[in-house]
Amino acid sequence: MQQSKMLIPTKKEAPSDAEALSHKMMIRAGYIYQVSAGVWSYLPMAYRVIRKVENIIRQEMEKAGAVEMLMPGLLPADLWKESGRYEAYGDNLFKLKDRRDRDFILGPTHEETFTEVIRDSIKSYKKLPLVVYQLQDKFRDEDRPRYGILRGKEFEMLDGYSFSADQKGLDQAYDLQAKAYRNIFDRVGLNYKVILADSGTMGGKNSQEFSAPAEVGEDVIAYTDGGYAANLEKATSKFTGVQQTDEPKELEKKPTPGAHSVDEAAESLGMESDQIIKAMFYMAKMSEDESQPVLVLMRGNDEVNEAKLKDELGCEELELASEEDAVKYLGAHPGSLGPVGVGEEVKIYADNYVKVMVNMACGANDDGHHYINANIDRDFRVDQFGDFRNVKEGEIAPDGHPIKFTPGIEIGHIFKLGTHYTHQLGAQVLDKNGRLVDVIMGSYGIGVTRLLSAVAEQTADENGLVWPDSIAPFDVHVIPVNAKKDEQMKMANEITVNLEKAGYEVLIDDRKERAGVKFADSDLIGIPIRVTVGKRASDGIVEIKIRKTGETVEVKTEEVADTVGILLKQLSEQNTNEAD
RNA sequence: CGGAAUUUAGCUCAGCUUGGUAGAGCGCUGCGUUCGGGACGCAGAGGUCGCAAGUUCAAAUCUUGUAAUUCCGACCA
Repeated sequence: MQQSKMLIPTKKEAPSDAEALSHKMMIRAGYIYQVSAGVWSYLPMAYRVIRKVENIIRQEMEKAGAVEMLMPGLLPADLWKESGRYEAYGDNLFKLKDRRDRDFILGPTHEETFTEVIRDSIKSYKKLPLVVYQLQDKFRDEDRPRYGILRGKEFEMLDGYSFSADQKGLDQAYDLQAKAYRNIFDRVGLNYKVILADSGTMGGKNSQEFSAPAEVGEDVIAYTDGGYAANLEKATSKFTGVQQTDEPKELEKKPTPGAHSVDEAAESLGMESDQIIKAMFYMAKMSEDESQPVLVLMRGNDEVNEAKLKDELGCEELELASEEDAVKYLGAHPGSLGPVGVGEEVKIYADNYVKVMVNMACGANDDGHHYINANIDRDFRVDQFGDFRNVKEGEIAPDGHPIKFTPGIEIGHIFKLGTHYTHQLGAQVLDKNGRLVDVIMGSYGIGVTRLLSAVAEQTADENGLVWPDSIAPFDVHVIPVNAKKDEQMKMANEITVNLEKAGYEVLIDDRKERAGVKFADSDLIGIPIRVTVGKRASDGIVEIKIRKTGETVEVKTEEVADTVGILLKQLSEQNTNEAD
């Protein structure tokens, strides 16, 4: 491919508002072009990378026994109203109307759409299990698109769905998908972790998340050298609390004027923050019109983990109560809230670490006052103890190793959905015994365009992008240093033809640019191998440079194809090793 | 949904405080020199200053509204 015929609008400067390395470099390298906030055009180079990724996905899906199909992005709202997600999905759902005023949506995910097909097409367990998938653009009206194509309003996704008549079928499909996902991420050259995850609004209990450690990651991964890895929302550590044995002292109310945070209260009372109880007041939405006030007690220096709390409560939504609600139920503003004297209408949940404490300090439900020497049962009741806190770095994970934190980009997620959607939409089959059973569903997704961001984020350097050979837009970049010299152009063309004959994809920079411009652009666009045809062309010698390492070798022209083959193989093996 | 900032040439930005009719660098076109790490000289093209209304003899500049974009927070595949 001749570079003069490509559209690769490279830039010297990145937009001032670009933050992430991948964002800056993909723009500077002429890969992506912004159309609107969170909406991007994929220029020829980016699209080649996307197609490479898609091919890897298709191969691995086929190995896993999944079959590709394509659903529309434009969906009638009816099904979503039926499943309840037309409302539940919230503002991220793009809603629109057709000319007859019928409600439509732009699909943000396709559980309903696939379930409907299965419901109407499959009536017997004999046709199951079935695993289908698609590569398609999804639409989510993200309030805050970020970091180039990392979080967009329209993005390409691999979404797959398994349908089984029994749990065993689901387990098998899930395991096959998990294996396929590992293969895909290995092959695209990504450093990633498989982590325990919270399933969010998707429903279903069992899920694994695939996350790529990167500075701009929006999630926190808690992991260990022993192999444990979990989303912060799910991470647990060994309980190391020790029952305090001090004699209970008399409950005493102290003024703590102006103290709103735990630290301020600690200072005001002259005690350590870990002897203070932090009381967070939440409203848990249990159903459409029923909200349960919940007071959560934590050790002062711990943070509430809302996902864990939400699981325990089994509520639909959980949010911090408003100041008005705090005053209404507890009689004070946040900062002075506590469990003493709280009525039965407010549920009191407490973290396990609170259970072992005696003589605690806590808000007195009287603005500007705290109690000291509060004790469980004697001074206040706790309805439920549990693990409701975020783990911290250095704590011991379930595998016995100390926990470390890293930000991560979520690149894939697989769920054992169960019968949530099939039950709602009536997708049932006859089982062996002739009984109607709900089909059991699994849901699997990879953000394809986000994958590009994640890889770029992990591999780019200060000179530009550095694509792993498996998904690079081209294998080799051939650069005649001076396109006006016939000798160099002729040799470069010959090398290009030979490499293409040998099965490589080659981009030849046939532009009449100066050497510096060509080299800078070459570094920016990040093709793994560069062949420079320059001064020593007349001796039949060219230079081969590896983009990733900067290493160069000089070889005779007739050895170029062989050398490129060896180098690409080495790079590919390095990637495989690093991905492990 | 709260809070903040930005919007002037294809890109990165100056000009605005103190109103007088548009600037730089890069990029682009032509000519010449140069030719292995974003060269240099000369000559050019290119902007109803986000949009709308207002104040004024006069608005990029002041006022009001509005939109887009970005950041912080909230929310969340």
